[in-house]
Order: sequence, then C-alpha cells, then structure tokens
Amino acid sequence: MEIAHTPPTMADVAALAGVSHQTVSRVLNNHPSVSEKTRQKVNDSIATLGYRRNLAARALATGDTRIIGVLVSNTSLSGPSGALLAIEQAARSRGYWVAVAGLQSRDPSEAADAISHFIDFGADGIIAIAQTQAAADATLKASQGVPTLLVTSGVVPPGISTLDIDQAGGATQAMTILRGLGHTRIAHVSGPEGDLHAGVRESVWREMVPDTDPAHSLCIEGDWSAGSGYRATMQIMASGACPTAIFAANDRMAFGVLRALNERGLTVPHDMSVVGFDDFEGSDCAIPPLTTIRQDHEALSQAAMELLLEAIANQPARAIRIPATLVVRSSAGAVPRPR
Amino acid sequence: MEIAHTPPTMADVAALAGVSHQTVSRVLNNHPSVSEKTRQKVNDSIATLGYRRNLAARALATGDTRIIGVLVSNTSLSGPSGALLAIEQAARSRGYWVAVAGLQSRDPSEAADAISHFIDFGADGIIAIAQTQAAADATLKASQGVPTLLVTSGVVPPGISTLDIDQAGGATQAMTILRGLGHTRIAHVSGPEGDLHAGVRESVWREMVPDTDPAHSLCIEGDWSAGSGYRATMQIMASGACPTAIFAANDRMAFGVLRALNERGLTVPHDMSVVGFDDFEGSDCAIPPLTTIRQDHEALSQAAMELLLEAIANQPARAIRIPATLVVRSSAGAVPRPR
DNA sequence: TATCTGGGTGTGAACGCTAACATGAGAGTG
DNA sequence: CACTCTCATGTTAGCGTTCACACCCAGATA
Repeated sequence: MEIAHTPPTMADVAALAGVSHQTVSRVLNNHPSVSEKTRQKVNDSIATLGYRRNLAARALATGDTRIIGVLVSNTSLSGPSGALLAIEQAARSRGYWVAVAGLQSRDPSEAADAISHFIDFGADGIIAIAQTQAAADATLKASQGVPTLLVTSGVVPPGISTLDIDQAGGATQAMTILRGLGHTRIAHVSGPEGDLHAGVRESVWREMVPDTDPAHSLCIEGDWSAGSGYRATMQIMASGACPTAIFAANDRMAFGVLRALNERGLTVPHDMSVVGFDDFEGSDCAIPPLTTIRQDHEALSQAAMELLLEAIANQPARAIRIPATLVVRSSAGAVPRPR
Repeated sequence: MEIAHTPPTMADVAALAGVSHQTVSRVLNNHPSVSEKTRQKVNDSIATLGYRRNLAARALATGDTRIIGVLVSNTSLSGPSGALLAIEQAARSRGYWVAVAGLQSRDPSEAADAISHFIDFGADGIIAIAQTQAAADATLKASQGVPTLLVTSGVVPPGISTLDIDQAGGATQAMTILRGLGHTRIAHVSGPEGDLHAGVRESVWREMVPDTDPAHSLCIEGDWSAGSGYRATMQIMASGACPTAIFAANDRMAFGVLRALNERGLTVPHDMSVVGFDDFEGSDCAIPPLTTIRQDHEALSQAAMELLLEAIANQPARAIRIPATLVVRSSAGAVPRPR
C-alpha cells in the first residue's frame, strides 16, 4: 500500500494529464469550454492520483467557504438539537457544510463570541436559533455583514430574514381544544421567563383562558424539565385553585404534570385534562398519551436553508412561519361534572 | 457608520502599526520574541481596524484547519445529538471547530461520503459515533490518514483510539438489581438488530437472565421508539409468557412498556418491574419514575476530545470506557408473590 | 488572401497567511 | 576591542486555488 505523504495537487493532475493547472480547475468547476477529450483525460488523472481539491485554498481564492454556521442553545435539548441535524442535511444536500456552536449559558456575549468565530472562519452564512430576545440581538450585532437567518419568535429589525414555528397558532389550537371540551378554569405551566417561545405560549393562554380569575387561572413558571412540571402541579394543587385543565408549555413538563396528578390520585382526563407542546419523543406513550402540538422540524430546516441561501444571494429578506399542528390523543377530555 | 468593503488584512494592520506583516503574525500567534511596546501597538491597530484573521489563508499556509468533523447518526436522536453538543463545547474550549454531518440512513456509503467531505475540508481530526459495525468499518476505510476516534462499542483494529460508555457494565447493573429483587423471569425489549449498543445490552441480558426458558425469558426486538416498546409488551403478554420484570434497552421503549402495562391494568412495580437504559429526559417523571442506567455524555465528550487531540499529536492510540451508573427510582421492586 | 470570430488552452498574478532565513542592534565574553 | 550570542524585526518565498488576461488555431466572412 503506497503512502502519499503530501496529497496530490492540481499541478500534479495537470502534469499527468499533460495540460495546464487551469484546465484542471476548469474541469473541476464544470466550465463549458473544455473539450470532451481533455475533460476525460483530466478526470482519469484525477482518479488515478486520488486527487481531492483543497478547499482551504479554494476558499482563499474565491472568498467563500460554503460553510454555514449554526448557533443553537442547548439549554433545552430537545427542540434545537433535532432541528440542527435536519438543517445539516438540508445544507449538505445543497453542497454546504455546517459548523456548529452550542451555547451553554444564556449570556448573550457567548452568542456574540460564537458568531465572531464563524465570521473569522469566513462562514458564508449564519443560522441562529435564538430562544431569547437578548440572543437574537447579540447575534445581529455580531453578524454585521454576513448573511444571517434568525430562527426566532422575537422582534427583528427589517431586512433580516426570520423563521419560526407558529407558536401563537399552536398555543391557540391547544387552548381552543380545551375550551371546546368545556374547560373554563385552565392553569398554565409556563417555560422560563425570557424564553421567547415560553412568552408567546403564555400570552396566548392568558388571552384565551375563559375564567380570568387568577385564583383559578394560575400560571406557574417551570424550566422545561419534567421535574419542574411536577413541582408546578403540586404547587397548583396546594394553592387551593381548582382548574379542570392544565396547559403545559412543553411535553416534558407535561410528563411531570401527569405524574403529579397520578400521585395525587387524579386520573387524566377524567379528573383533569392536560395538553402539552412539542410532541416530544415518548409523548405518544405517556400515561395517558398526551394531546400536544407538533412542530415540524423537517419543514423548518428546509425553509431555513432556503431563506439563508436567498440571503446569501442578496435577495430581499423574508419571514416564514411554519404552522404547528394539533395532535389529539387522550389526555384532554370533557370537563368533569361538578362534584 | 462606515462600510469596509474588503475586510482589513494583516498588511493593513502592519501599515497602521508601522511594522511588518510578519510582526503582526507573531503577535497573533503569541510568539515570545516581540517587544511589549510593539505588541501593544499592533493590538491597538487590530482593534481600531477591527481586523480578523482569515482562517482559510491560515489553513492554507499551515496545513491545519483546527476543524474536527463529527459524524453522528440521527436514527436515534436522543443519545448522539446530546453528545454532539457536548463535544462541540469541549472542542471550542480547546480552540477547535466542529463541523457536523448527520446520517439519515444506515447505508455505510453515506458515512464514507461524509468522511470524504471532512477530508476535503482538511479536517484535522474526525470523531465518528458509530452505532453499527458497518458504520465503524466504513469510517475507518474512508478516513485513511486522518486522525480518527471511533465512539463505538464495535470491534476496531489496533492503532485506532476508541471510546464508549460501558454498555455491558450498565446492562449488568440493570440485570443485577432485578435479580437482587428476586426476579428470575425477565423479558427483554431489545434495540434494533445491527445496533451495537442494542447487541451488547441484549447479550448481557441473555447471559444473566436466571430462568433461561425461552417461554418466559422472551426477547422482542424494538426500534428504540416508545411505540415499539408498547407493541413489544403487548406481544409479550399475548405470548403467554409470564415474566415478572421487563428490561427495556432504552427509556423511550420503557415508556411504551409502562403504558402497555397500565392499559392492561398491571401496576408497576407491584405486578411487574421495569428497568430502562439512558436516563432520558422525563424518565424521572414516568409513571412510575423509571429505574434506569445513566450515561455520562459530558464525560464522554471530554474524553473524546482528549483522545482525538492525542491522535492528532501522533500519540499512541488508547481505548477508554466510561462507566454507566444505575439510577434507582421506583419502577423496579421485589418480585410479586405467586398469585 | 487578409481579417474577423470564438472555442479551447496556457500564463501570470493574486488571495492572506506562515515558515524559513536574513539582518541589525545590543549585551556579554575573552 | 573584536567576537559571539541573543533578541527583535524585516524579507522572501511558498501554501493550492481561481481570476483576468493573452494566446493560438480553426472556420467564417469580406
């Protein structure tokens, strides 16, 4: 087995094929004016030498890298990281590479740092999944000049493309189904303060809850974790409020809600209805299976690449909102008869 | 606000600071022999110009990119993608960049393709999370010459560093606790055939199950999803086997197991004990909370970077196995008295 | 026959950086 | 005081591509 210590270069291919390096370049870039015969010769030489084009050199010469940077916060693992892999596939199928940076804190300066690195790298574009307004702002500030797509429900100045899943629409569907079942006293377990999705979901709940008496229409803040949903439910039940339904801002917290109710001897949906959000893996097998709102990460990712490529091509900014769909299972039922 | 059409280059910084471009380079690379005064001048110029070093050019000149490619399969979302972000953080803290490629199929050629791309890019190293032996083999074949770390439980030729979480140890703990509680008839819901982790977990079960009568010690294959755990359980119960415990190869399938048992009116752990694997988000709030095996993705990621950097530095290959820990909750209990 | 056209090809110079060597000014040595 | 040695800096030549241009030779046109 021979060992090529330095990989072959374009010049090597050219020499073997008996042409100039520029001709090799033309073949590689599918330039029209290369004769079929030459093209064949060059391709043969490429094959025999096992030549691979050096992308760093190409990036230096052309100024673009075909790398896009994706920024995700990993505070809430489920959503973003699922989207990340989907974005990667969409990118790769279009000939782009994905570099990733995950944020561990909610400190906006960390986002700014990561963006700076992407820029150092010469990333052709940036997709930032911003779960807080501060992260969105920091991203825009740091990404000066580089085409950027914000996946966020936050407020963004004109001229920047944005994309998100319709949080308001999803939450509306959740509340609509509960109201349709006759519920008026609906408690809410919200996501953490400052989180944009949590904010939208909560404000829809606040607008749509029929019985606005805060003694019944309690809202307790969670942190997306199942445990926080459990604690929130215990708190609701200790508070003396007696809602007939609980709308949890995500499925993991809904798991905690279900467990707390189960421990207290309440059956779902007979004694209490529960609706979640996300259609998390396993939600179909919660006890009982969870009625929830599904977010289409696949569609999100496709749209993300599309918008980003538009931005890279200097086309005008657009905003796309992907619809969320209601998934009806059995955790939400008719309001119980008064006891 | 001024618009710099072409970003400033090293020469610009040098001109402003009144030194040569090489001196600027030295400052950037922390070369020792630069006087404090010059260093200061250069840093000032860098700041006023907003200079950022062009990493493509650097890569071309030095031959290394400080990019590492990470290959994950996204068939089973939970594990790998959690590990991905942790690896990214470990990498970034060491000055490396992470490019990611996710596999959508189990086709080994897709893995080979992705690896080739990483190599085109000049990745300094590759971390592949290989869930099948075929993926591991394809990775090694394609990564000729580039330092590679395989995160796998598969068989790997000497000279290649490997890393994994101790699947056998974890499964052993799961079986040990069940046996300690008096269970002898233990069914298994396995992961998909060909998956390395699934294989190890299953074979430990097979070795350790006390009652080896296949009529009781049933093994049903799932696909990691909650629904498959549900169906497997239904199948077990329809088969006439009467195990007193079920060991599910992951927590999501365990969710399905719990739901199926619940539907059939069996209570856990009174009528049946259940143990999962992974400590998935939400497992603490399953009904009842799931006894499971936790995998430390954080430790895995740190070790991954360490091993890969060793490989890049041409140090001898090593293999590290991260221990898995038992998390005792309430889904496993003493074997029920015969009815 | 002289002149244009244009497809196919080669030549040189970037791109922005680092490596290797060259230089010059002081400090230390005999 | 000539000699070396060190430190700080400058100079030159790549790294492997692509871009802009020059070139050549056929066939078409005048």
